[in-house]
Amino acid sequence: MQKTYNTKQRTQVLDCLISNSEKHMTADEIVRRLEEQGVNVGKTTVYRTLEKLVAEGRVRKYISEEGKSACFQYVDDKGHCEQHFHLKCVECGKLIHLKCEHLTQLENHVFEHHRFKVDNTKTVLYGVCEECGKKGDKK
Amino acid sequence: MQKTYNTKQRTQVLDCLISNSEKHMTADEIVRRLEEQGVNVGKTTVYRTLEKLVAEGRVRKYISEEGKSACFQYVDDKGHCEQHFHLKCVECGKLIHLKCEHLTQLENHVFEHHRFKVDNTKTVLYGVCEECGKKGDKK
DNA sequence: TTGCGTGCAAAGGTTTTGCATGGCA
DNA sequence: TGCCATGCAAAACCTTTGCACGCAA
Repeated sequence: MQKTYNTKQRTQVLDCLISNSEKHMTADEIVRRLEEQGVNVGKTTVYRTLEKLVAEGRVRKYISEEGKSACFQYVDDKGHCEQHFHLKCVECGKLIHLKCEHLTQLENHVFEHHRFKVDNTKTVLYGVCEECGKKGDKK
Repeated sequence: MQKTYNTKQRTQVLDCLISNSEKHMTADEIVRRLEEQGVNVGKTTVYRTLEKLVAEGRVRKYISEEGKSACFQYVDDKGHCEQHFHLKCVECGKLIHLKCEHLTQLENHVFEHHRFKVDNTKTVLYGVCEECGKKGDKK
């Protein structure tokens, strides 16, 4: 592993991800959020910092369903998010961590019977959450 | 629905998708594949044709796990691919259509107990297929 | 003939790279 | 002091849009 310096920018980016760990954030959202707090971090730096954090395993990288940009999310407890699936609402963008027996069973089943090892650090189930489902019904 | 002309290009793009319906193809791959066959179709046209085919429901659009580009796949039997999940191997890119009781159960379970309606036209389970798993073990 | 389709060029958005400078250890 | 980090500018990609011309029906 490469040496890493603790710079002001790195700390800012990491803090931002930590305080938004329930969400998926794009690089641009991080830059804007920091700007709101009066901190200016170059976009290049954000990208490079994220790259390193992902390599270190402290942050996870996802693809937004629109495919327009990558999303990042802090992983507080290493291994914690590996035991469950993520559901993401395509309407409101809400991210749900779902730890559930059924999902673990599913993984095992797919591996046992279909010989496919699902990687749920890469997998996101897209769909519609309860609230947005209700809204949708009213339309 | 808008009127649609049957042009040479549209036919070429559709044929290409049909003969590769077991795979996810990017717009660029389609252009290159057609070139190999001595057919030149402008990239703009490919994008516009794909857009229409997706709107017609004959082709489905996915996001590649790298997030770099969109992937397209022909849906032969309308509704056929709505009843199952897709597994995609992150190593070799192989796409597996998995129709399985367990997955339907999963959907129902998530909906019943977690009030989340999974949209499996958007969801792809990423992981490692049997062959690539074996290769990986040898490393 | 009508109006959708085509493809070049250019624009738009995200991410990466080059390079000179800045700053941690 | 040695190296990594930073950030501007520019490049690299993927995708969309504008526009003049082509072609299906």
